[in-house]
Amino acid sequence: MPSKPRPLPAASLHIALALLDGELHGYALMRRVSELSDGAVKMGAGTLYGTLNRLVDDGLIAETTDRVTRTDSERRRYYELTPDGRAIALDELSRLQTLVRRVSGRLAGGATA
Amino acid sequence: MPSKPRPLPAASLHIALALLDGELHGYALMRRVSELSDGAVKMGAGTLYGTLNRLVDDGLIAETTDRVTRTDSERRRYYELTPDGRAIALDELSRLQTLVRRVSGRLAGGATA
DNA sequence: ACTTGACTATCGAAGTTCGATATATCATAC
DNA sequence: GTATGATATATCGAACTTCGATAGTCAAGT
Repeated sequence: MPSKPRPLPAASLHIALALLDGELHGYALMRRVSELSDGAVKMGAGTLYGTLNRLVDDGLIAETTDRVTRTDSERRRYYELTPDGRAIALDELSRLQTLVRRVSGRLAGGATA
Repeated sequence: MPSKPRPLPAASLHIALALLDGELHGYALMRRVSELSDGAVKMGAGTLYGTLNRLVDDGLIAETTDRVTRTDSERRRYYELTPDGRAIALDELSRLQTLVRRVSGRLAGGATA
């Protein structure tokens, strides 16, 4: 498993955040990422599947194998965060939280670092 | 002034957010971006100056010309958001706010969309 | 039958980021 | 006085990421 750049590139970040909620298959991921930003972020298929493979290689996500619970189409491939991936996703989330808080703080107050 | 991709690429986004607070010169920008994320985001010189030029070309930022107020070194080049740039930066900020709120909401609650 | 949307996948082009390199000024310490 | 390290801008090529088109399968609706 190759390098894990941090901060994650945009697509990886969005996928990781979307998966914090639970496993999803590629296409659903694409939709949820879009949903989470009210349609502002639109990930194309190329980005989606390419990024998914990269994240698997890097050990941040893994394809789930518990087909048992599923009444689904066979085609779908579900992914979930690995423990590593989850830790990184949470890290990124708090980084974004801090960033947003600080920037909007400066806008409103003027002082608050 | 060429295309304005939205969502902004990472470097552009960070620069735009950092400038919401007021004008800054390149090097200071580099430091502030780093500060805002407690050192997690480190923009290299190549990214910084390249992105700065792109943002000027795209009309999101402009070099300030009011040298009057400055007691500064001549070398520094200050940049500020244009009205367009400001609008976009604020948009991106609220997009991030929404994203963070939704993702952490799901983590805590379970229901809240 | 046919069309539409769900779904995964790949490829090349376009765009972005990185890291090294270059250059020059300034402050501090030795 | 001169070495050192931070400030400051700038560029280049390589590496990486994203985009958009293309392709193909399957299920459901009409």
